[in-house]
Amino acid sequence: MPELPEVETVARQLAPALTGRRVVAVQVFDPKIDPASLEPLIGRTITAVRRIGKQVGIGFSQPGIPEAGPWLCIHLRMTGRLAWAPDCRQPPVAPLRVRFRLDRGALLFHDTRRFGTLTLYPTLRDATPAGIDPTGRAFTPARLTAWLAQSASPIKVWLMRQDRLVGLGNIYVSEALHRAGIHPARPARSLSFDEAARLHKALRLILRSAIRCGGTTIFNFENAVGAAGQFQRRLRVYGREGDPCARCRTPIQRLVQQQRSTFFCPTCQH
DNA sequence: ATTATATCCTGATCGC
DNA sequence: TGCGATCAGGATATAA
Repeated sequence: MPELPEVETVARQLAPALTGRRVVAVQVFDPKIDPASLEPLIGRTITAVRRIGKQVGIGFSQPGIPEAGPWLCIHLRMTGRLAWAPDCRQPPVAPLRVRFRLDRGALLFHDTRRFGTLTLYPTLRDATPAGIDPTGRAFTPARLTAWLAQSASPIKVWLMRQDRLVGLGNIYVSEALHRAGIHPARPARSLSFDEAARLHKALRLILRSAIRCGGTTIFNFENAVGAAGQFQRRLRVYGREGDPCARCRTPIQRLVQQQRSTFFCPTCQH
């Protein structure tokens, strides 16, 4: 499922149910995951749940130093789902990989394709990626322009990498480029300052709007309470090959960049 | 140093 | 209806 708005949605939904809960046991149902790696969490209390880049971060208590405990980062990749369940005694079924039994209910990690990852970091600082969050204050038009000037990559490919801006994926990159009127194959360094500023604005607008909608559901994204997102109704190009552009009626085209589909309007985007 | 390809997995969908 | 090929919102290791 998950790009930034979907992960933000899940983290916000889980926070009230998980904060203050104590981990009673961790059950691992997938041989790809080493149960010993999660053992340090047993007995600890959850102090915070928040999105960190494209991951759901869960902060834990440290006896004596409540704010300095370890953080568990869960990357959902393509098919991961997190949900709180009131009953922790249900028999585990198919895509369930890990169940964290809590003093009230349980946190379930389902993941059909098993691409998702669980990583335990000693502190929040260790769990924080080097790149910056596109919804945060550090992301400015000047910052974006300076970065783009250094790269000959197609702008679409550049936006997808996670070492500068953290959290963008295939859907929102296509949508933001369309809104900004920029062709996805343009070399990053060919964008003018005005174009970079337009792209900056489009990215923030799209992300904010998608978070308000609870994310996008295309295949099987479900948020933490099992509901679908609503942003798919607002997609203007993603998955709409052949449909008329909402602005100029030209049929939307699809191209492949790095084995990923990119959707764009050949008239509106230059 | 960038930039392509292969790979991790499973399930839904497409075309014949 | 059945069956193999293809594709899927991610990211990394390896190759070129």
